Amino acid sequence: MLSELQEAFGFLFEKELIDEIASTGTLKKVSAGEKIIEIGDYVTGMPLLISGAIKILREDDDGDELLLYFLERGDTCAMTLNCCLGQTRSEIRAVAESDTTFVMVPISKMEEWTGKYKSWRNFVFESYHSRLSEMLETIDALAFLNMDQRLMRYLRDKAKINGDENIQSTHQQIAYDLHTSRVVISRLLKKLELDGRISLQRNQIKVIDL
Amino acid sequence: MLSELQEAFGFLFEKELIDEIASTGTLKKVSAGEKIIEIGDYVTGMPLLISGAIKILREDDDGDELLLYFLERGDTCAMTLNCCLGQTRSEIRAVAESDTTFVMVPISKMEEWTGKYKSWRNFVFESYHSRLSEMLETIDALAFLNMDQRLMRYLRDKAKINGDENIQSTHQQIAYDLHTSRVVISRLLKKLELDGRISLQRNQIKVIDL
DNA sequence: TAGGTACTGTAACACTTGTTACTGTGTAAG
DNA sequence: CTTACACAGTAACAAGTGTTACAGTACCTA
Repeated sequence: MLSELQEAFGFLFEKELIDEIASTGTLKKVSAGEKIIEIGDYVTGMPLLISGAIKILREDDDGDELLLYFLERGDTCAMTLNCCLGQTRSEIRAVAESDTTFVMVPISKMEEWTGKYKSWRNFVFESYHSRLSEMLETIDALAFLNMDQRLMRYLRDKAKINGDENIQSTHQQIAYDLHTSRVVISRLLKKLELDGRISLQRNQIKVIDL
Repeated sequence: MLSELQEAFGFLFEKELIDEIASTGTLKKVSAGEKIIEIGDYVTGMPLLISGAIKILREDDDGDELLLYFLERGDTCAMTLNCCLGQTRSEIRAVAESDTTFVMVPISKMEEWTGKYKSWRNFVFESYHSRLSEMLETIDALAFLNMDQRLMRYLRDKAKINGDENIQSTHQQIAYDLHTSRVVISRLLKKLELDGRISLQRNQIKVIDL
């Protein structure tokens, strides 16, 4: 675990802190599509992402979903952070976007490290900063963009996060993430294909020019 | 200034920190409607709200606006916080919702206090927590609510923040905040009036039952 | 008091998105 | 091979929201 932590967080944290993380945290591996945390769960720890990607989803009372943002290597979940400090339950769902490895740090260490390590404080602030920015972007998209533009943004992000221009996904799954219906996504995707911006196969979308 | 700080933040900060804030910060008073910070401005300090209320707005490239949330006494602006730490420009606009008093703290003190005062750290974290929650609510509203429900939520919030069931506002101003058109707001307000939930006068909306 | 301006009400229409329904096709299991 | 099922394409329509246009009314100022 130490070497993986060193690789992903070495440039952020001093040796001493890395050692503390390694000795108190537990390494977890999850497969693509696996649920990591559910809305309403008590938050027991804070995940530090070593490899892979996680998508963070919001859900309303009717069970309707919306993708908030993706987390990548070196990220942590500010919403979780939030819950740790507030001792509240999770407001979001986290699902592995790809096969993912992360270190789970017990919340009891949070407060201690915040006082002890400046690098940890900066990391926590930086995480809040990133997450607020992502939320702002999500709000911009919802408020100012039409569905076709939101779809393009989504496809770009998805291709980038997975490092693959071929997106493995069904229209229905995209519809869930963007909180719309399958028919709408099929319609818009077909239009994008006619415009030569993507190409469509069953269960797969190839990004050409977005 | 000391007494006002004591009143608004005394239950949060130790005496020593209050004194530091009083000696390094500057007291500002702005009238309702006055702009406090503009998108793209460099952030020179962090505002601690003593009285009144501030509304935080987002704007896209076309100049279209969207209300993000309100700040009240005892709050600070996490977006500003964000900018201070990141040394970036403001991503939002802040406008006085009512006559407002606040203390502006120079950003240079931020880092110092974060290491020195646990109460300050907690305040900063708590601020991030609150703002993330507000952003989540904003996202929920955008993604899951229709315009009529968003309007009701807006009227409720506005009445609460101003402590007055009579809202002084034109339909056009509401339309800006919700990023829609005046006609749409007029239409929905009229419907709410017919349902007996509000009553309408020129430049004023009285909340009856929302 | 007259004229101008800001605000509100309303109709008619356009556009985007959501819904329903049905068809066809690729894929896996029996 | 064939049956079943998940996935995708498409049309027709419904609903919500945005746009344009115009009329009426309150309010301010000359």
